[in-house]
Amino acid sequence: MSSGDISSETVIGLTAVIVAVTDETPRVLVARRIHHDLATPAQQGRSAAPQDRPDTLPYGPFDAQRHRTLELGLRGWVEEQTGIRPRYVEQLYTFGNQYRDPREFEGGPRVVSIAYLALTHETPLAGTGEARWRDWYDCLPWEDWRGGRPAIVDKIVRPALQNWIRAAPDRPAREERRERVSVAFGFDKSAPVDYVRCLERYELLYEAGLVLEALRDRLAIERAQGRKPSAIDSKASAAAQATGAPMALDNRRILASALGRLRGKLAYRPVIFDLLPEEFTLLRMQRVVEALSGRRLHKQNFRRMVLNADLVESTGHRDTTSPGRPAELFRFRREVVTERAAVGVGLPALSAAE
Amino acid sequence: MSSGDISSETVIGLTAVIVAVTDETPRVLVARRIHHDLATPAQQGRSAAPQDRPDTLPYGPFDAQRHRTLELGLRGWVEEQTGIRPRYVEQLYTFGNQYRDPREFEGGPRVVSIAYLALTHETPLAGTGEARWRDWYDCLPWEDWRGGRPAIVDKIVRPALQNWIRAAPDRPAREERRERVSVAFGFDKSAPVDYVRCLERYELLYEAGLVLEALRDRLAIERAQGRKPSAIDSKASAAAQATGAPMALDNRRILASALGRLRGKLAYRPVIFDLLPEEFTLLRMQRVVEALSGRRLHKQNFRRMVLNADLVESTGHRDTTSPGRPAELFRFRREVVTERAAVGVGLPALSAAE
DNA sequence: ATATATATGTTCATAATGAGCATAACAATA
DNA sequence: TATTGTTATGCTCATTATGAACATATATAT
Repeated sequence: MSSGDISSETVIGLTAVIVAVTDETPRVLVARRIHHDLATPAQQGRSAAPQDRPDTLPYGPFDAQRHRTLELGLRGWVEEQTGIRPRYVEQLYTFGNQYRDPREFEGGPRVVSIAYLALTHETPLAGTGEARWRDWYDCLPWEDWRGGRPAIVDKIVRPALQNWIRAAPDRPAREERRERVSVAFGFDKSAPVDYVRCLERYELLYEAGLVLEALRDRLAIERAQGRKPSAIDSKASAAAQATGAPMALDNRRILASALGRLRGKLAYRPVIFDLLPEEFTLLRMQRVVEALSGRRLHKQNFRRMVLNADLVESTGHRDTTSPGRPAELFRFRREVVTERAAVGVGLPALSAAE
Repeated sequence: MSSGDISSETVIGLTAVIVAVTDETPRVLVARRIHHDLATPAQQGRSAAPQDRPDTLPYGPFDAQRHRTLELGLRGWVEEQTGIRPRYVEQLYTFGNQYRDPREFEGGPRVVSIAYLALTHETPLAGTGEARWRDWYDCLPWEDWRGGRPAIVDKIVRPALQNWIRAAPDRPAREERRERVSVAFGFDKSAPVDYVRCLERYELLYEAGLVLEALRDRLAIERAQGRKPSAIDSKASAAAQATGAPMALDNRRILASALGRLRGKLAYRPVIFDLLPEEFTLLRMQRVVEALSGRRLHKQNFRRMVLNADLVESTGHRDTTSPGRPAELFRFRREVVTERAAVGVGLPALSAAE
C-alpha cells in the first residue's frame, strides 16, 4: 500500500460494469465521487464542482493477499461497497494503456485494470449514496437505434468523421480511415451497422477527437511533455461536447467494450434471464433484449423464436397490470442449457422493425 | 526486478498462444525450457530430465517502462524471442488464480498473467531453439472430432466423469455435476457438443482430477499446508495419464481458452485468412477451418458458403501439385469487411459430414 | 484408353427468417 | 350492453439458408 514514486511500479485494479435493466432503459452503476481522489489534472486545478465531475465506474484494487481469484476479489468489494451480489459475472478485458490513469504524469504507478461485466436486478443501493444507476446510453448515445438511426449519428458523428477522414495525412491513411469508419458505422455501403462493434465505434470517435476524453488526454499529455497545446479543431471540439456524457479515465471505453460483449453474448447464451425477474411476460423480455441490443424487434417473430426454442415455460399466471389483454407470465426453462448447444435470443441480422 | 519475499507483491506477465496451421494440424508455439527456471516443486525435487519437463507457453514479464500498451509489450518480446510478427493479435483473458505459479508456495509473488492469442504462418523459428511448434490436440485430444467422436472421450473421459458425478457429496452437488458434464460434453441428451466450450471442458476435467495438472496442484497445495497427501482415486489417476500432454502452470487451461475463443471467432470474423497464405485453394481453406474447429465439414456446402458470401476471389492461377483436377487458387477479398456485418466461415450448427 | 482422384456444379427437401394479416381477451366508456 | 382502444396471441406466406445427395469436369498414372 506504499505510495510509490518509482514509476516502474505496476498496480492491478478491478473495474466493474454492473448492469441492470428497468423497463426499457439499460443502466450501469456509476459513482459520482472520483474514487480514491482520482481526478484529471485539469479537474484538480479547477477543483470542479461535484456535479461537473465525470462519473466513474466502481473500482477497487486487487488484493492478492485476501482473494484467491480475481473474480472473488471483484465480488468481494462490489458487495461491500454496493450491497450487490450479481447473478452473473464475467471477465471483460484488461486495460493497461499508458496514461489511462492521469496520476502517471506525476510519477504515479501504471494502473492495469481488469474489467468485469456483472448482471443483476436493479436494486436499492446500500453504501455511501455516491453510487447511482445511470442510463447506459447517456454515455453512448450513438448506440441506441431503437427509434431508428439516432439523430446524433447523422447530425454530428457522420460529418465529423468525414472531416476526420479528409484530414488524414496521406492517401493510404485516408483509405484506412474510410474503411474503419465504414466497418464500424456502415455509412457508405448498404451494409447495416454491426450492433456488436461498440468498442470499435468508441475508439474511432476517440481517435477522431469526438469524445471529450480524447481532448482531455491530448491536453494532459502535451502539458506533461511541456509541449504547447496543439490547436483543436473547433468543429470537432463542438462535436465532442455533444457525444454524450464523458467519464473519468478510460471508463467510457470500458463501457463500450462491455456493451459490445453483452450484445454478442445475448445471441448464444441465456444471459437475459439474469436481468429479468423470476416471472416475466414475453413483451417484457423483448423490451430488455431491445434495450441492450439497441434495436427494435419484430414482436411476433420474437415470440415465435423464444417459444420454439423452448427457452421459457408458462407459469400459469397472468400479468393484469397493463391495459388490454393480460399477458401470460413465463419463467426460464433452465433445462434448455443441457438440451441445445447455443442458447440465446438469436437477434436478427440487421433490420429494425415493429 | 527485485525478487520479493513479501508475498503481497503482484507481478504482471504476458503469455502468448501463437497459432499456425500446417496442412491439417493446428499448432501452437511452445518452449521446452521452463521459462525463468520456473518449475513445480515436484519437478525441482526430481530434477526431471529435459524431455520430461512439461512444455510452457511463451511468456514475458510486462515492463510498464518500456511499453505503452499491453499488446505492444507482447509483440515486443514475441518478436525478440521468436522472430515472429503475428498477423493478428487479440487479448484473451487474464489469469490470476492463487498458486497458478507454484513459486508462490515459497513466498514468491502472485503472478497475474494476461494471455494473448496470436495468429501467424508457421515460420522457421529464430532464437534459442528451445521453441517448437506442437500439435494443439496433443494437449487437448478430446477436442479433435474430425475422425468422429474421439476414442479418448468414450473410453476414458466419459466413464471417469460419471464416476466423478457419482462421487459428489450430496444430491444437489451430483445434479450440478451432471448438468455441467451434460452441457460441456453433451453426453446424455441428443444435444451435440458445443465445439466452442473448450474451456468448460478443460475445467471439468481439471476439477474431476482427470488431467495431470490437477493432481500436481493438489499435491503441491497439500504439501505446502503440511497436510498429508489425500488418497488419489487410482482410476482417475490412470485416466489423467491418458488425457494428453500436460503443461506447466495453468498453460493448458490457457490453451483451452484460446481454442474456444478462436473457434468462436471463426464464425463471424475473417480470422482464417491470417492463417492462410496469400493464395490458397478452397480445400486448403476448408482444411484449416476443420483443423481449428475440430470437425469435418461438407465440402460442397463449404464451397457454396464461401463463394456466395464473396469472401474470396479467383486469382486465375491453379494449384497443380496434387493429383486430379487442379484446384483454382483464390485470395481473400478484403472489401467484404466493409460490405457485410459479420464476416466469417459460418460453421454449421452441429453435424459431421464429408 | 481406362482407372482413379480430385475439383466443381446442380438439385431438392427442409428449416429458419422477415413481414404482414387475423383473431382473442381484457378495460374504459358511451 | 355495445363500442372502442389496447395489448396479446396465432397463422400464413414468400424468401433465404442449410444439409445432403447426385452429376460432371479435369487432371495423373498405368
